[in-house]
Amino acid sequence: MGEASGPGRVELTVLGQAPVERADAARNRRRILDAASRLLAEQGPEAVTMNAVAAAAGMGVGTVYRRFGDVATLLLALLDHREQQFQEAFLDGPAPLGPGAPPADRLRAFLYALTDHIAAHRTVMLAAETASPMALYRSAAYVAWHAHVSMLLHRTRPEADEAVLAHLLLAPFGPGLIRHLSDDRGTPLDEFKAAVDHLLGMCLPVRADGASAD
Amino acid sequence: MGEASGPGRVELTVLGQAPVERADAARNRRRILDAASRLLAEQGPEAVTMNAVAAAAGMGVGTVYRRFGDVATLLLALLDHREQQFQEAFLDGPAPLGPGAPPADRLRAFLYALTDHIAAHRTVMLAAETASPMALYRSAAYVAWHAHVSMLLHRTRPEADEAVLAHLLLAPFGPGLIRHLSDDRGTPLDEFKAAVDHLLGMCLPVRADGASAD
DNA sequence: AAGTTAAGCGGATTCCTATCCGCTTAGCAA
DNA sequence: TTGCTAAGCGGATAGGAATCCGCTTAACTT
Repeated sequence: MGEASGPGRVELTVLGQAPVERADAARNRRRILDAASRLLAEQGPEAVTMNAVAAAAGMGVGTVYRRFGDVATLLLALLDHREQQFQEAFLDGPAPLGPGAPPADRLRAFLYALTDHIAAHRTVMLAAETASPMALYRSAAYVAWHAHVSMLLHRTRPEADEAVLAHLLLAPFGPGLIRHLSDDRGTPLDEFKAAVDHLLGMCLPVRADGASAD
Repeated sequence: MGEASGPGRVELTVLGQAPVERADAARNRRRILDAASRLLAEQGPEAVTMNAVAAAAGMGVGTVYRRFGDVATLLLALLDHREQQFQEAFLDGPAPLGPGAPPADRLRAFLYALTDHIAAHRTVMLAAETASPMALYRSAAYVAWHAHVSMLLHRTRPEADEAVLAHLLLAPFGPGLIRHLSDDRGTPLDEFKAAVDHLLGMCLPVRADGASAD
């Protein structure tokens, strides 16, 4: 919907996002994110309700809902910056997390890093999951994780149904399980990482040839 | 549920549940379950709200909340009968699901059966998960599954941290992922089962000795 | 049978989510 | 500049979650 008729149309559709966003809409998006961020910092995740955000941002609830369909989406949007850093790390960063190491090593490194990443943003992700369990799967973050794991699995185990298998491997990283282990059972995160390590140790090393890395 | 004061006090605390339940409380629990079950059958899972159940059962909302802390707990309670049948099948039923087969075979059989079990009650479990993501982990059902998988893992892989590992193996069976695969991506359930099979195939057969079964 | 008390009861209440729809305005065209 | 129109805006509204607290009652005691 961009590209009008004039010859010098410079504006470019940034990332395949929405079909362009009106100026007031963009301004309000910022205001919403700022207000939400402030609420989160000052009063914790429970205080981030659509009503509270709208009030803090000085606008109607309808506007907040127009930008972010639900609380979970809004909360996950707050993590966007960190998420992009994480993505860069496993897409372009140094090995073994980034390209250059054998796929099996990269997979292990990725799941380790993912554990830390989720642990770091645990509170917000927990709140998001509680507000709307399915939001994570629809987030750009999860899609990227899944694509990455699928790719690595495909190189490690070409015979597998890597798409579904990647979902299975990522399932334990949903905030639900981590919350259960940490809060309800007091399991330290190191044990979780050790178990992930153990699981990979069982699954992966069958063919540890360091074929074409990248 | 009568059994008054006479010498022949037959009543027995069924399963270590609550420290006994007053007669009116028990009666209301039944009424709530019946009303909820009716709503579920006639109007689907979305219609099962605490308000609607209370109205259908002819009582106040507070009473419903007293018996079942939230919608998810109530929904899961509706599955209790089926859940007990499932438990009997893997605790006492015929091998390989029940005792008698090598642990690795039993684990595979269990995860297969669990897939079917969850698929069969998918709608309700999905609704429960949506209402309260953590409810499943606290349910008697999940605790039993976890105990069973832990036990089998311990026999297959004594060196592992079987408790955490069991959580990892069970994570894909949360309704969240299954909903995502089925509804959002149209993946048939057979593919899911095949991937589970594949995952086990990678993890387990290292030592397939049929040692002491049971 | 009557007394005692902890448990149960239930609806009023508060806060939230989510949607709807008439009003406003940015951004384009003439 | 002056319309025009699709997009955006926002508050009113509907309905559910969850809690609270004064009243009621089952069930044990004597």
